[in-house]
Amino acid sequence: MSTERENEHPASRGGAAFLLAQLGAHAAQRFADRVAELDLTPAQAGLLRLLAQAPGHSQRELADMLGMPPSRFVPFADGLQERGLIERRRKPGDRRVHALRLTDEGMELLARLRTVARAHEEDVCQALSPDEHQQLIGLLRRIADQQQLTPGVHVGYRRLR
Amino acid sequence: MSTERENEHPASRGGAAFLLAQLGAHAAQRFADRVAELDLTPAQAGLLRLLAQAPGHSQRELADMLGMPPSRFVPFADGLQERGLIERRRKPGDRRVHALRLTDEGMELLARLRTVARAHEEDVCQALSPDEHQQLIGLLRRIADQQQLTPGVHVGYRRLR
DNA sequence: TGATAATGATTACAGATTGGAACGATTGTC
DNA sequence: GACAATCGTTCCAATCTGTAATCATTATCA
Repeated sequence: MSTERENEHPASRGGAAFLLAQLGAHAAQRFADRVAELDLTPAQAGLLRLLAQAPGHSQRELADMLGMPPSRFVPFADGLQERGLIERRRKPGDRRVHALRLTDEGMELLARLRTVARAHEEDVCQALSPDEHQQLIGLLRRIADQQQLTPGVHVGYRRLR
Repeated sequence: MSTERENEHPASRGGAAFLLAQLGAHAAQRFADRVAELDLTPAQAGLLRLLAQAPGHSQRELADMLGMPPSRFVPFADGLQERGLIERRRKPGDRRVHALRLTDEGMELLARLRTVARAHEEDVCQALSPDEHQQLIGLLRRIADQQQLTPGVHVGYRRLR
């Protein structure tokens, strides 16, 4: 047949998966721009959030959660430690592990980070009414649940292969 | 106040922006896995799609659309050319530019690519009913329009800084 | 017309980023 | 008490990055 349906939607832009990838990358980039004003990368911000909600993890576990190899995690954490945002403590029970914790300064920065995140959320969803905003969150969570994604982790810090 | 609302949504996972970034990265990764079976990277797949819907572009323009510097575009296109998927033709009017086109073989692969993309779409939105699926696309398009995103391009081929 | 600037494709290259392997220190196993 | 496993760390080679220089072609314009 000559009239093959090449454009299912005329002047379309792909389905939900492509839109998701595109908007996700764009949102991530905007977030990166915002946290850059706090001298943070998204991964650094992710670690701070992680330490706040689950302190005392080993570096290996944290590296896993952020999706980076332990070898790279070391200089990564070094930077935050030198800035006085986190601290390494030998875990009393197991002196191999360095349990990481937020310092007071780190918690202050985290507070500012939360403000930035709220502004970011508003920015991204500016085009939607409050109802639609909640609707979108509902749909996205359904997908996230079904794909078994860990909450708030692996937010694209890993590279695409 | 001691009862500061640290968790606005109990056991929450962030707002729409975070979900978007997370799901987008996840969807992009799954797509990367799928197209890898065709020996393609997402960027290569993107170029094929681009050439199909707008042939005859210069390399510089294409590099721009994909978000990569022209210098990197050259070896990038070389690979596809060596595999016989695209061909370079001197543009008659302006012999500086290499107008890129899909070969027949490239168009065949693109057909398979479309099948993969459809399966990917279904996979990502598996958790949603057809109605909800359309609902999601509508919401995402609203956001994409408001953020003035070019359709189908820049799907995260760029790196985060 | 002819000189000069601008553009496209390509190459060259130096710097950053990547993950795996190896290494000491410590702990679990038996 | 010997041996394997784990954690943090260092080392390193391979890859990937973008900028600048280069060559060919075209536009500008006096």
